[in-house]
Amino acid sequence: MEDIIAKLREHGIGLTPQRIAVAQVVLRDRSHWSADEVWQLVQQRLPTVSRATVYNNLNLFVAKHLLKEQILQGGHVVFDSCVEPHHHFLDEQTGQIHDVPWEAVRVETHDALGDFEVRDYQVIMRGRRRNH
Amino acid sequence: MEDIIAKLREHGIGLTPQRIAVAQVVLRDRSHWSADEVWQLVQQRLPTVSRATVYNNLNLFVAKHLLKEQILQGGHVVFDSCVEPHHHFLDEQTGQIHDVPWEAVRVETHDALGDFEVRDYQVIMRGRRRNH
DNA sequence: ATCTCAAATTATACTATATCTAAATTTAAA
DNA sequence: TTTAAATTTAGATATAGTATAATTTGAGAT
Ligand SMILES: [Mn+2]
Ligand SMILES: [Mn+2]
Ligand SMILES: [Zn+2]
Ligand SMILES: [Zn+2]
Repeated sequence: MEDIIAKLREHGIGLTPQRIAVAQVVLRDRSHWSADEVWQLVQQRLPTVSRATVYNNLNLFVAKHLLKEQILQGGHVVFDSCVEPHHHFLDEQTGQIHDVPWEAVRVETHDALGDFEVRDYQVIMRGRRRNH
Repeated sequence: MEDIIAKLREHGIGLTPQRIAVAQVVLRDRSHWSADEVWQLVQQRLPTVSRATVYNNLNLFVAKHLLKEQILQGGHVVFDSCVEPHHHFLDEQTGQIHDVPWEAVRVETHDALGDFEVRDYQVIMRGRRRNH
């Protein structure tokens, strides 16, 4: 709670009850929520919050690099609380998104990329999670 | 022209002028068109074709494995005429999508993927294309 | 503590993408 | 040629997100 408010201040972001509630949903743990999921979760604490405010704040957090937008499946945007480079595994059965640590995968480009100056990349894997 | 019709027949797909026109746009060359881009291109030959028909046929071609849906940037779906495994490079300046041959990139999983049974993956790269 | 105004929130309208419906048309097989 | 199934179509509906403009509020200055 206090550290989330501190993080907002550090990034020069003004405080409002709505904004704090959005931050508490989306910055607390590792997560990949959609905008409307965030809205529903925020409504549990602030029943009158508007959808536009949730979008405004999610977009603000992306601009301030506290969140990263990811489009991983079905054209649905999710907001990734981990802004460091990492890969993703999509469970095709459950629809769940799992983070895959950067170090868990090595990508080597076998020449042929001549003209492509890569500034950023990620591996997107699909499959099933065994057990569980 | 003839080989596109042959390909539709091979896959047990009935023929209509609208369907053939969509196929000619989307199955002729390597491409990553959006649905509305396809609609505009088809309208040049068949000015009265409806948007629903374009969507119906693109979705049919995906179901029949003649196309693959890709969501690569901005939440915009595109229809990939290459259904074989390959990677993608997104030019952040121009917005263009480039195919990267499967052999041009090697991906090694450095253990740690224990529970994840990967059935499919791709590398999505972003950056600038040098020259051009 | 009060004043002030830039910033934020809100309801609403609007855009874009995609699917659904049900009637009319067309394809292709009998 | 007849017929049934498949396809197309306009329009309605659904969903995700942005734009607008009036209202409210946070927080620094007095
Ligand atoms: Mn966005
Ligand atoms: Mn689709
Ligand atoms: Zn992630
Ligand atoms: Zn491709």
